[in-house]
Amino acid sequence: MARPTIADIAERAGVSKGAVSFALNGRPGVSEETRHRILAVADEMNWRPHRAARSLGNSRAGAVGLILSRPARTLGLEPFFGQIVSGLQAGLAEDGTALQLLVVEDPEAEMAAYRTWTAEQRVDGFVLLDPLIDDPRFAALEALEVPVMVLGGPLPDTSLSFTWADDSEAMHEAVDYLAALGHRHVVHVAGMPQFLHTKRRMDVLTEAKARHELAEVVSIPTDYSDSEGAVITRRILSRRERPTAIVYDSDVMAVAGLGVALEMGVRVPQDLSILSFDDSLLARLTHPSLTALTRDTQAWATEAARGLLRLIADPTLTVRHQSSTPVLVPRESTAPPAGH
Amino acid sequence: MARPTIADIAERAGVSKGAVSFALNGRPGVSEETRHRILAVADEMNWRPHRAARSLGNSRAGAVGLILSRPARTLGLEPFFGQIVSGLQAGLAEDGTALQLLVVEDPEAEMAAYRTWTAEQRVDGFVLLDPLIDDPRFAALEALEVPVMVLGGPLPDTSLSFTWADDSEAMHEAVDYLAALGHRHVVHVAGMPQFLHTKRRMDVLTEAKARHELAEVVSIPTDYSDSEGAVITRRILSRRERPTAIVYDSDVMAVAGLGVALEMGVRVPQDLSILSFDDSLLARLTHPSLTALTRDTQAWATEAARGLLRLIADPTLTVRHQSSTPVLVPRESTAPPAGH
DNA sequence: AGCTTTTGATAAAGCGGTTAAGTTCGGGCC
DNA sequence: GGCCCGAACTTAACCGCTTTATCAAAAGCT
Repeated sequence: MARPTIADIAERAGVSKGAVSFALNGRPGVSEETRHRILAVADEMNWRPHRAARSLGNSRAGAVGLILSRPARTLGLEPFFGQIVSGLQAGLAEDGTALQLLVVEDPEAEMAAYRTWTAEQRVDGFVLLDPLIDDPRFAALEALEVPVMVLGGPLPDTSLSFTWADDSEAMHEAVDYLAALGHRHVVHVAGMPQFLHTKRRMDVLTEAKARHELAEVVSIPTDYSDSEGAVITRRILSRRERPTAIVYDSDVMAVAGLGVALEMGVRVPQDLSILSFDDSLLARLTHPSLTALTRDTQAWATEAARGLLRLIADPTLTVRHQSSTPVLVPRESTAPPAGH
Repeated sequence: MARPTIADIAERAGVSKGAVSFALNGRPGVSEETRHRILAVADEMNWRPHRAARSLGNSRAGAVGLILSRPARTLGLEPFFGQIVSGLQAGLAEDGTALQLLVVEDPEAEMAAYRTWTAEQRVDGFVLLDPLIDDPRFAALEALEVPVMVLGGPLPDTSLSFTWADDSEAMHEAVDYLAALGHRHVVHVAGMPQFLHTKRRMDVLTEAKARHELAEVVSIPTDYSDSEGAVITRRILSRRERPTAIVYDSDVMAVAGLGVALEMGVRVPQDLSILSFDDSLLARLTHPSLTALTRDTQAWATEAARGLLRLIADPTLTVRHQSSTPVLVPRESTAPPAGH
C-alpha cells in the first residue's frame, strides 16, 4: 500500500477516523484498550502523519525560519553560522520542529521573506540574528504578530523575545585583562557599527579608558571581513605610536591581523598582544594561538530554539533569557607589553 | 481581515473558487479578462497561497531535506558546510523551494529521518553528502522512491542522480605539480577511508608513484579532525626519512599540520611543502598561505539543487552532472625541495 | 437551421488530518 | 423503574486549495 492514512487505520481497526485521531494524539475519547489496538494497527501499517494535512487542520507549520541577509559567501567563512544553525537545529529537533533556512542578498529581501513566509503559514516563527540599533525588522515583525526569538540583546524597546549574552561584561573582562598585563595603548578592531553588540563593546572600551587610565583607546569599525581586518591592522601598525594590544571583534579578523603583524615583523605577543572576541577552531590553529573570549554558541542557539518553541506554544509569552557570559581563554597571543 | 483565502477572493471578484484557482495558477479555464480581474483582487487583498493547503492538494511539500550525520560541532568548524548550505539554498530559492536541515548524531538516525520525512511528505527530495563506498543509504533511498541528488560521485551502481567533480583529475594535478617541483617523498594525509572521494584520491596517488617514479607515497586515513591532522603530521615529521611534501585532504588538517611543522622547526616551504585539497579562507589566512586545490563549492551545490528540482518535477529522470574540476592555486606553502 | 465543438465558468469532491457536536450505552442514584 | 451522567465512539464539518465532472452559452460547421 502507498502511504496509509488514518482512514485505512480506522477501517482496519474497525473504528472511526475520529477515534484514530484521538488515539494517536493521546487525547481522551477512547478507552485504553482501543487506544492500544489502534496504536498497534498504526504501527503495523507504518503510519506517519502527513505534515501538510496536520498543518491545515491545526494551523501549525511545524517549522521555524532563519533568514539571513548576508552575502552568501560569508556563510562558508564564518564558523559562527554553522554553530548557530546546528545549535538551533538541536533545540528544535526535541520537538520535531524543522528549521527552514533562507539566505538573501539584502535587508529588503529579508523583510519580504518574513512577510511571505508568515502569509503562507510556512513557518510558525522566526529566529533573528544580529540585532541592529533601531532595527527596522523589529517593528515589521511585531506587526506581523508572529513569534520571534532574537539572538542578541538586551532589547529594551521591543516586545520581541530575546536571549542574550553579556557582551559588555565580556569586553570588560578582556580590557581588564589587558590592563592588568600592563597595556596602555589598546585598539579595538570592531565589527559593523550598526550592530547592537558592536556598539555595546565600543561603549565599554570608552568607559574603560577612564577606569584604567589607558593612554589610548580607539574602536575602528569594519565590515567583519578578513580583508578589512588586514588593512586596518596594517594601518594601525604603521603608525608612529603603535598600540601594544589589539582586540578584534571576530576571529577571522584576528587571524588576518596576526598575518599582517608577522608580515611586518611585529612579534606576537612580544611586541603586540592580540585578543579575539570570537573563538573557534581558527583561533586555536594559528601560531601563536589566539587568546579569545569563548562561549558556547551552539548551546546558546539551542536555548534560543527552546525559547522560541515555548513562544509558539503560548504567543502571549515574552521570553527574555540571559545566557552565560563569554569567558576569556588566555592562549599564546597575549603577554605583558615590552619593557613592562 | 486575517489571512484572505481564495474563497474571499472568489466572493469579492464575483466568481467561483475554482475560477480563482485557475487564474492564480495560470491555467486555462478562465478568460484573460476574468483572470486579470481575479489577479487584481488577489493582489489588492494581499493574498498568499497557504503552503499546507497547497501541499495537501498537489502533494508537493515545497521543500527538500539535507540530513547530516556528523557530530554537530563539526558543522561550525568545516567551512565546507556553510558553503554547501548557502549554495543549495541559492539554487532552491529560484523555485521558491525551501531547504530543511537536520543534524543527527549517527547514520541510523539519518536513515530513520529519511524514512520519516518521506512518510510525512515533509520534503519532496533529499540532498546527500559524502557518498561512501558501498553506501547503505543508496539502497534505502532507492526503496523509498524519493528524488535524491548526491553531491559526489560518479556512482556507477545506483540509479540515484549525482553531480560530481573529478577528484582523481584534481589529485593528478596536485601530484604532477609536486613531482615537477622535484618532490619524490610525498605523504597524503587523507580523510575517512570509507568516503568515496577519499578512496579515489588514494588510488590516484598509488598510481602516480609508478608514473612519476616517486620514492615514497603513503596515504594515511584520518577522521578529518584538526587534532588527527596534527598528530599524524607530528608522527610523519618525526621519522628519520621525512617526506618533502604533504598533501592534506582538508584545509583544517593542513592548517593544523602547518602548525606542527612550525612547532617542530620545520620550515615551510623550504623543508616541507604543504598542499591542501580544500580551499577556504583558512588556507589564505595562514602564514605561509597554503597552496590548495580550489573549487567553487557553492556553485557546485547550486547546480546540484537545480538538478534536484528537475528531478522532483520529473522523477523518471536521472541527472548525472559533472561540475568543474578543482584547480590548483599555488601559494606560499609549496616550493622545490631543499637541494633541488 | 440543426448539429457538434469549444470556451468560460461552476459546483463539488477530494487531499489527510482535527475537532465540535452528536449518539449509545452502562451504571449510579433516588 | 425512571432519570441523569459520563465514558466511548461516531458523524460530519472544516482547514485552504486543487481538480474533475458538469453545464450553459457561444462559436463553428455543413
